[in-house]
Amino acid sequence: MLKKPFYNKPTIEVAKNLLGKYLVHEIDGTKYVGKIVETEAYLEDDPASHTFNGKTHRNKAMYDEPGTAYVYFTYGMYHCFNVVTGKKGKGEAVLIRALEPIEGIEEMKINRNKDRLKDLCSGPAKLCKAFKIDKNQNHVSLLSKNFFIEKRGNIKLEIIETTRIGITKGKEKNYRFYIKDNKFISRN
DNA sequence: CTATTGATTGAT
DNA sequence: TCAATCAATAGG
Repeated sequence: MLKKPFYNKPTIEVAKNLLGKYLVHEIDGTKYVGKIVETEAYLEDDPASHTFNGKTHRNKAMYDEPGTAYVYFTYGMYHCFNVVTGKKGKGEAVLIRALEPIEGIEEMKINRNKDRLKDLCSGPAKLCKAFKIDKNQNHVSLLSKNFFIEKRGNIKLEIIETTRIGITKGKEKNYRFYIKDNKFISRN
């Protein structure tokens, strides 16, 4: 399991380091595992970040200890999952945008009501539904026994850096990262 | 209190 | 390209 020091680093660095790691979530008797293939960084002085205008009821988890989950509800129907980075009080996080399904695939298909592997976790709201991540996981530590991120093996990755998706402000920054040629990313 | 918006998705 | 759908936020 990745420990606190992994998350207590500059947000962009953590966003890149998270690629190729494995998210594990055990809930309702099922173990879900997915390889992180796409992330985005959200900084404190970044117009696209929820914390750009300071602390609010919604974004306060982003100011928690590094390695905490920040989950928010958006567009009236979707959840997105972030990993809090930097020192406590910093207000930065990494959005997990896509996963490659590894374990719990049959349950993911049920949760998503989809059959094709690449439709299960290829988007921030999709992976939340597949992994049963919702507001119950907001403020929950990723150092928990049933909810954590781990390293498996030591594979060198080719990382693509590009602009973030879906934002209206801060579009010029290359804060989106994904594994080159991976077919489980949300889009090119 | 009210109006607008949004780190999305899935269907057309 | 566009509707679905509503909580959080910004503005008064």
